[in-house]
Amino acid sequence: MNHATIRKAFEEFLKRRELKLTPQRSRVFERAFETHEHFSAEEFYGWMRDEDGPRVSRATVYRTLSLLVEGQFLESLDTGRGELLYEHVLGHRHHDHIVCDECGRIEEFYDADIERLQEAAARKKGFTLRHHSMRLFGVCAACARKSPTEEEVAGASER
Amino acid sequence: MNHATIRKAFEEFLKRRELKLTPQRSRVFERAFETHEHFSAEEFYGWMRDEDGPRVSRATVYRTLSLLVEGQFLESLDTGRGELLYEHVLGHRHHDHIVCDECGRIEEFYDADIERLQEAAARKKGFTLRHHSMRLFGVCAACARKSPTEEEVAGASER
DNA sequence: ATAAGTGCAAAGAGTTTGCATGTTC
DNA sequence: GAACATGCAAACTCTTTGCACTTAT
Repeated sequence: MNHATIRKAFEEFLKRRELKLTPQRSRVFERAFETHEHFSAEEFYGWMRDEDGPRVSRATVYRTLSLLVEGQFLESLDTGRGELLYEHVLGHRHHDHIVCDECGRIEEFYDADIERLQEAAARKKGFTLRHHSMRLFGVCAACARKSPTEEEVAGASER
Repeated sequence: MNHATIRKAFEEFLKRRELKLTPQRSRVFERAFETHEHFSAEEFYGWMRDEDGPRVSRATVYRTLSLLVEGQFLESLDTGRGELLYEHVLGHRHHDHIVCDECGRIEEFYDADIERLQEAAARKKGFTLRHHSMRLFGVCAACARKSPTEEEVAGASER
């Protein structure tokens, strides 16, 4: 999906909701789509502060990022480190994440079988599945090399 | 697993970590195990405030709940509603959650095949899997009946 | 005795919001 | 020119922390 198409989708989204195309929204949109990694709102605000372009306040960063999530241009991801991360979605197919408990490194993966089973599990519970969040946590190869994965603090309570 | 056994496990956990068995910890522990639903720290603090027993401050609630998670007596669950939920673990086998987007209702499920595939996916990425968080989101049967699942706000951006 | 635990209130992080002002449509 | 956006700072929510005091071992 090329830039012009994405851009148009964004403008149509705004129009549909009777929202205005402001320099701030435009800049946030563009910057978000330039970025192919995960980023936090604060991090993003840092970019707005430090790079050239129309001034964008912290409030507007938060507001616009949420807006882009609503419009399904971005997805947000909670890695449990206290802040939401964002990543853009257009042109990326759905995937899940695996997070390193030690260094926070994030890898993406996709497993069609899991997706299918999730759908089935939801149905079994009477739910209409809309979306899901699956995060695996563990130790990445690099960290495993560093610290010999200290044995869990002596078995606590055997379930 | 009966109460005495669980209780002993808790006391041994404290001993192992050279922590003291205080009236506060005891009360928090007991109350947490009486509760078979999910609860938030604030909610739990409310119980401590309103029910009889040794006074337990908010700070101690947070500290003790974390402690119980470390000891694997509780698990914490982030449903993305801004607060952590807790549930006790002893006597419950691992499960995942499906959350209703409309009413917040939480159902539990377990799928051995998914578990196996998660393990495999992690390995493929070079990770040693430690734990995971899988939450499905959708609309529960009851809510589906109420609101005829309003069509998604007109396709935004077809991925 | 002594190392730990507790309560309190203040601090933190991340995020949201009220309001006066500025801008798109 | 009306409705919507923005910036700012204050407010908020959930959670953590420093410190003086208390308590289990």
